[in-house]
Amino acid sequence: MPELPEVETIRRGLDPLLTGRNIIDVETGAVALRTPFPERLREKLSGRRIAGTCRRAKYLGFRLDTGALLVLHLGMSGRIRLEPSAGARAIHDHLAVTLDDGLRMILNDPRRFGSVLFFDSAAAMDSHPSFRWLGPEPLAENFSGPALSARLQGRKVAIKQALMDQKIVAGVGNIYASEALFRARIAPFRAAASIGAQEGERLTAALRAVLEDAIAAGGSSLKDYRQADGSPGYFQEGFSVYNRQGRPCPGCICGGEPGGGIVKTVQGGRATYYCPRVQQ
DNA sequence: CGGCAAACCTGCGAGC
DNA sequence: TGCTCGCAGGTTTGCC
Repeated sequence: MPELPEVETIRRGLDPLLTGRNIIDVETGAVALRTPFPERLREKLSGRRIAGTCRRAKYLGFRLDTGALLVLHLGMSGRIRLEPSAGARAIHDHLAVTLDDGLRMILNDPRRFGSVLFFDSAAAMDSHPSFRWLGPEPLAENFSGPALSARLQGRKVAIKQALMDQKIVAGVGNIYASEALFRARIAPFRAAASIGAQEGERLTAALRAVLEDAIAAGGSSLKDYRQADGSPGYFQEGFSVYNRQGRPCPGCICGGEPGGGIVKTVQGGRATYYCPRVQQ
């Protein structure tokens, strides 16, 4: 799934096309996603105007003129596409929102790990269990070294898993956790609480930088991800470590040594990539 | 509470 | 060509 940069890229692509449009119809698929569809979603959305788009962690939000919100999560394999409203239904299409200019926004998700949520207000969303405990947005002003360190305090879990914990910091997934740790030169299996103030600053800056670079590249397209207009993202060409096991580390010459290069390991059941020489 | 594994699903690439 | 196996960008739950 899309991590923060992919969701943000999609949001930026959709925003100018959706903001100000009126919703004239909504269809939901027959099978449920990870969560059931909100009840009477068609009635709740039809006739409403989209006032704007927003993002929180990996959630994509559409603000309505009433103050209510339609919120989508793309799970691992979710995609959004826009097409003329006469377009044919495709397998794994789960939600279709038809707009007053003849465009239709479709959520397609083969693995169905995504979800469709509806909230009557921003406050209702913020208090929902999926949002209530979310950590700070890594691109927000108030995300700082000390703020991160405070959240890592006392945590024995590996720093890589801590970065993927949405309660510690929001929106970071498996790819960008590895990439940020590489940029910060911090070994992924270090205990979260062992990250000192100086390293916390470095990690904060690295996280911000890698997310911003990825957004600038339009996200990373490995398998499923596409931008709102269907085009792929290019940041996978900017990966330093992810999916690059055995290849030379861009930060040192260890790739030239026997057994050198980027190492792949597993933490908490998820693949982790790092350079044992650069990351301490 | 912490840590870990498994569950939810389909698709795809690797290997045979 | 066709099969099986393992793995995939996430989140939640349940067990120890």
